[in-house]
Amino acid sequence: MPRQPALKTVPRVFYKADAQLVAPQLLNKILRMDDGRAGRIVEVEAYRGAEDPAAHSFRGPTARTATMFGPNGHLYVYFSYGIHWCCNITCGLPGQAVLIRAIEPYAGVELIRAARPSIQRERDLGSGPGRLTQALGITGSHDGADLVKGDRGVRLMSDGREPPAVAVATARIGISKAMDLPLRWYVPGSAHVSGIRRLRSPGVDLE
DNA sequence: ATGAAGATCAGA
DNA sequence: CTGATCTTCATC
Repeated sequence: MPRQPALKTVPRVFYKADAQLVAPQLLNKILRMDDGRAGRIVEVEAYRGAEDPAAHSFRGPTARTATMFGPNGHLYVYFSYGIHWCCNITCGLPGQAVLIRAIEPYAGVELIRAARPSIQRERDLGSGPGRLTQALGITGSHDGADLVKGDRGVRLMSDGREPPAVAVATARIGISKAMDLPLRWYVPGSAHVSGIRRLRSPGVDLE
């Protein structure tokens, strides 16, 4: 008996739909590095390009956002607050992408811990966009990586677990524009979701 | 050329 | 709550 089910690479067609449809479908998928590190995606946010004032791509392509306007199924990685890398998956129309906000460590946990040596609690390893890139070793060198071909050592895979049956959309975190758009989704009950402090009001949460 | 803001995090 | 740290882009 395999300890973990076989992983299948998610095909290109998966990324074709609008970002706000792909985003909740990304929940429970697995982001896997060739070195064995992998995380289950438990929180995402959609950014909708020209439709979305909070998106980096809102005012059209720039040097930084070029990847967002390229083919679907690629990683868009940007440098945030002069400190952190954040990673998105391109999908839908040009300019659209889904920010990966949190992962639950799935494999290669030793390597993940080595990448975040000061972290004690398991749930802090990948519960935030800056944290998960650190955990998996994703940096600017991965900007433009093809998640289907795995050309730069990263793939999006599935172990067969479906996204949550009920997709509850909530407001996105950390933005100052278009705050009313419900474009954030997470796996209900997951302890590995980010921004717990900010979730205390509505909806179904931990407990 | 310049500066303000930024899809964040850890530590006090 | 605040400091860290630096790139990006709009404006001057």
